[in-house]
Amino acid sequence: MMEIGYACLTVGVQGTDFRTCTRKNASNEKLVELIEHNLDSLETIVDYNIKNKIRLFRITSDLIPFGSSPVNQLPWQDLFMSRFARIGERLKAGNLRVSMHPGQYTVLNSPDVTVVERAVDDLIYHANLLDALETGTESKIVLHIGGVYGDKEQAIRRFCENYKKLDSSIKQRLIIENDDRNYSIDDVLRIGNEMGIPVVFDNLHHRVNPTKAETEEKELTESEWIDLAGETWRPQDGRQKLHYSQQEPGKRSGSHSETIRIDAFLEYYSAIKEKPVDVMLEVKDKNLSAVKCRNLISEEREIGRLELEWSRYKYLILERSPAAYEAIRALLKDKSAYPAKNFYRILEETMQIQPEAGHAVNAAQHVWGYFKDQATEQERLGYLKLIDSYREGKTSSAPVKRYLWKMTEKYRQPYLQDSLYFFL
DNA sequence: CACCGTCAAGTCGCA
DNA sequence: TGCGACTTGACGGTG
Repeated sequence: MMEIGYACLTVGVQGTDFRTCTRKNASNEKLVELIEHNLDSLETIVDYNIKNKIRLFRITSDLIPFGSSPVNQLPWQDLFMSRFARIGERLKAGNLRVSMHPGQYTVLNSPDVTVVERAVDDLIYHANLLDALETGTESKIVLHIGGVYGDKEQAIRRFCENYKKLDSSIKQRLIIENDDRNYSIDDVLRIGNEMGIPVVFDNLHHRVNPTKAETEEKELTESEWIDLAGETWRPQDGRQKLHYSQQEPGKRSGSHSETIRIDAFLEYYSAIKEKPVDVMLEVKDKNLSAVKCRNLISEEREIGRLELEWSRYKYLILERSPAAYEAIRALLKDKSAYPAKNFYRILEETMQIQPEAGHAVNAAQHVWGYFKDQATEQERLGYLKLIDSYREGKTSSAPVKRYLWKMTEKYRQPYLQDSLYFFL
């Protein structure tokens, strides 16, 4: 079964934020506090992923602030050994595959040796983190090749030489990806094949930075490039990984979209569904698109999965379109069906609408209904004041939603606590 | 509590 | 040689 994953952060999941600090505030005490907090968040994300059947996930490089910098001298692996072990066990129990992806500033092929040293330190940090979680060699570290420096062949040679010097704990996890600027998929495949490094095909990078015409007799299809990348993967690497993203309309070429559009995704999926691959989504709404795509291709076809989604999106839909709200209610009536495509199509279309004030007030009233019997008189007046101010066009709906979120937390309404109404 | 400049990283194009 | 743009989310100070 192909797994769909997302990168680093979640949207609309409480207790999953990652914190850091500036260099000058990075005392040992501060760092310990931040790491503890971030490990709590990671654990919450892992639990969320298990609950939502998301079995592919990228761990943020910011988990340990200044993890590869002399600023952080803490023996964090030892200090938090039991925390790492616990999360690692949960990853195993949930059959989760995790990966990491050092940023664009980790450059292994720089002509500046100090830059390379820092890149190696950063790779060591990433490998140490995955070791602490006791993940296997199918748990990958994704890296770009780096800069060109006016001489691509020389730059590639430098990458290969520096790769050879890496510790095997890094080598057995390192994989390489085509980027949107310098190294196209044919470049990366050449390096991968020569050095025995698995290659990740990124569809959007490929679109922005396709192979040069003179290097290929005829341009290959995405599916063919994916097959060529697949040949670089060995059994110990686990399933071949792909990066998938969509262009955000109107933004700089290569910008990741806000959400994954269903139709383009399903078209992509039809080309890869028979291949033994895992797909990492790179998209702003993170887990939301991962759950959506998983549900779209799920063979389990449990309507309960859609009902759970509906519980999170419903007030967002209600404030945009009562008609769409009713349409989805009707769609989910038949408990023997699994109308995932229609469900998400209506969601997708409706979410593009700007809420009208009347509908937004209606949705807010629905939410307020959860509290109206328990709320104090003062809270009732506070709510009324905000909703009137919104109705008269004096403010946006943001203060209303903030207020309702505060109430949700105070009165612990679990149904609302998971609602995306407050976060999208 | 909203707002916005700053941070942190390395490369590259342009004065 | 040096500077700004590029990127990203959160910090951290101001109003």
